[in-house]
Amino acid sequence: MQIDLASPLAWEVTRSSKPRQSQTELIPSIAQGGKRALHVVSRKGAPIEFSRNAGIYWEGDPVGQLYKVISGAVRTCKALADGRRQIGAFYLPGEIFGLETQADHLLSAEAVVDSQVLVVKSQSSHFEHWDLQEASETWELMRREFRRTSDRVLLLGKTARERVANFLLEMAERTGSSEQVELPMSRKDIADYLGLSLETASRTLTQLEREAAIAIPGSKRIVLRKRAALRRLAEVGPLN
Amino acid sequence: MQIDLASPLAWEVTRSSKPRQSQTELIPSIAQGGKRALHVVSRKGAPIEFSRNAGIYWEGDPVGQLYKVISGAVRTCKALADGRRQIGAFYLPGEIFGLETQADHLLSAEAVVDSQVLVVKSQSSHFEHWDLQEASETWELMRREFRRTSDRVLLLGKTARERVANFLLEMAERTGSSEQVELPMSRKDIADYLGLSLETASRTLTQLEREAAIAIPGSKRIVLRKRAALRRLAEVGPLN
DNA sequence: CGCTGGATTGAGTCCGGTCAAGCCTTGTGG
DNA sequence: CCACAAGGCTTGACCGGACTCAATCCAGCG
Repeated sequence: MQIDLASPLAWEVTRSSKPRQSQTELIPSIAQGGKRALHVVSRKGAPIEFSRNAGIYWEGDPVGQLYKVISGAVRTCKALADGRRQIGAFYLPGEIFGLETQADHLLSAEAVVDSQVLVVKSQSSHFEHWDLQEASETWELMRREFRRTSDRVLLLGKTARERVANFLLEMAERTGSSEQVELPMSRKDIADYLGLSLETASRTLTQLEREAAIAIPGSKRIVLRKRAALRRLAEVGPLN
Repeated sequence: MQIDLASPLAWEVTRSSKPRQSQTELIPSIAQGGKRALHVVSRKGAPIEFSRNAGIYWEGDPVGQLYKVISGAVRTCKALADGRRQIGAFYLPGEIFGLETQADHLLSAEAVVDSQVLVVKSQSSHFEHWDLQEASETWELMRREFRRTSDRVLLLGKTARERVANFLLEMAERTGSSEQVELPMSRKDIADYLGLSLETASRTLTQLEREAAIAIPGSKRIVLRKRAALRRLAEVGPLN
């Protein structure tokens, strides 16, 4: 299978000229809504640069390629009618995103910070076209996505403290950092991911800091002081 | 690929002798915890009968077969350490369950009401063993599961009213019933599925009835009076 | 040094959870 | 066939955690 260069998938490399919206204003997905040009430069092997908050693809676009984060971070999200935003997932360097279960993207993908993204391969919705290698990889990817989504369902049943603890541990694990976690995303991103309000997310973090479970040297830098305590908090887990 | 009859998967056909627990007592997954005998009768083609609340497989069991609901209804669920229960999904006649992404079941499966279940096929975790037909079907199945789980994440970001409206519409759609929905599951099941308390689930239904959006001729029978209103409620949905 | 956007903090409100009481349905046994 | 008991459902009162509104605070940058 080869990459379909005639694919209708397109994006705009929104360089600089940040939309500069306030914290409470419209979110990127809405603000940049229709404006996407046709700068398709998806040659395999050449990472593409996206500046902070730039869209990579948009919900409703036909599903095209799979992407790998080289540097930075990517979020997938969906704008809701009432102005709120739901974040599907964060993707860190080395992780692959863009896999979906139907013809059109259900979620948009946006750069959380300035990021480099690589087009990995195109995805065909038709199974018969796959070779074993490809199928196996895609299957693995699907499993991982499914797993994470399932965990998320559990997470959303918990309290704010538990969600935040969970989030911190997950990020720590995924970045491989033993002690200190570097969070690329804003409080609002975190809140939308965890299904909390911005204020609650922030409050909860400071609360955890007061309890000495974590330290916050800089607003995007978290030190996990009492990993065990956090883990206990996070794991409302299974009975036995 | 053939069915592995030596598989360690087992279940108990809990006929009659209902555990009869009160609404607030322990839930089946916990109550019937360890007691599962080895009555493996998984001959393909012969539906197996499970009485209300009987377990079909248990979380922690090695993943074995895929099952198809012939009659009745099945729920997958997970007991949490704090005594609460998380319901993963409901499966109605014609639907297939049992697919998971790892070696051991993350969720238990239980009959919601007296049900007939058919063993469809065994699942191998190793991709290479699949033939095209099998792979294609399993892929479709996985897509569907993933899709539903994703929708669920969205749902859990909404209010009680929205969740309930969503649930009713989903059930109506899945049963194909145009007007009247027959809900096989109890209020507690619904509540655990939607991440609400039993009381809130019940209250919300009566509230919707007062507003004439639905009617409740019997506690398990719901008539959708104002589908459009429900849909508007449910679909906090995407912007545009 | 002031500006801007993000983060924190506070006060007040409300939705949904908890506790508790009663109702209704179902099934069982006299 | 009726009476009673048990479980499930509904409803009420109250409470608390999370949301909202709003005022600072802080860091980065021109």
